[in-house]
Amino acid sequence: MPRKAAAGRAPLRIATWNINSVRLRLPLLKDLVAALEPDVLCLQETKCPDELFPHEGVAALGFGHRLVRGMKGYNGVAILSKRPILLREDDPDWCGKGDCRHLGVSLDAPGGPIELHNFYIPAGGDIPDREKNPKFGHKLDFVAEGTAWSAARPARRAIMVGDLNIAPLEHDVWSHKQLLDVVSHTPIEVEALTAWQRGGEWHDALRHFVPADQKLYTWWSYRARDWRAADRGRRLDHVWVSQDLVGGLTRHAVLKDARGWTQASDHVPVMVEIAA
DNA sequence: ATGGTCGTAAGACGA
Repeated sequence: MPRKAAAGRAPLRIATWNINSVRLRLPLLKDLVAALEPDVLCLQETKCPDELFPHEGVAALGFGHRLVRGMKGYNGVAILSKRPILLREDDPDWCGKGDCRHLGVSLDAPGGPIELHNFYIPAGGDIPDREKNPKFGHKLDFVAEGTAWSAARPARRAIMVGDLNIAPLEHDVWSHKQLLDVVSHTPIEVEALTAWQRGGEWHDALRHFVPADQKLYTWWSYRARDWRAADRGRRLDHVWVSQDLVGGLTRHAVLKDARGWTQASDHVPVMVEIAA
């Protein structure tokens, strides 16, 4: 994809992908880079302790700057960058669990530092009731913490991305009606995520490009016999930008092809280009 | 049809 400067600033490409094991799917990163050419790539569900992170393979793709926050078996996030990144030391330990679901950095962008946050919000289990299912409670608590965190500090030159595990709009799911009781699209989750977005004055960068009445998915279940034919997707992966960056948005991509790759993740990479 | 399939890591558990 050719790059074109906008608003007098060089375009910056930020991508996000729930990779579902960085060690297993390391070879696929090469295809992602060829397709999207991201300057910064945020990963979720790396499922990799920091001492085992495949730094060499990632560096070979041009990501000279890397910050990882992983653990054994579950969760894990990473930010891979072609530009310098600096860890934000003062960010919260979400729900006090130390479970590697967030990484915040200061990114050296063409027009000055940008605050970049990479999130992996809890999936929330199967039953949408916090009394019967503590995992659902954890998810709601996490989103509530995020809401308070954003509201306390207005976002300037800020981007947040990641697997938020909530599909907020009617056309972010294949059937609004059939998913109203399914974790990821219940009204309580949708309201909670919308409150975070509203209170933090975040702008939904993907819906900036794709009208709300058009279907848009970033995840298709492994359990479908034929994910493409059924097309029962959900938009669980998001890019939000602060209002002062909205005017710089130049393009986006949802790499649906990646769902058909050999040994695919159930999520596909999402990219936003922004003059920043 | 209340299933189905993944990854981790070695039997469940989380998604």
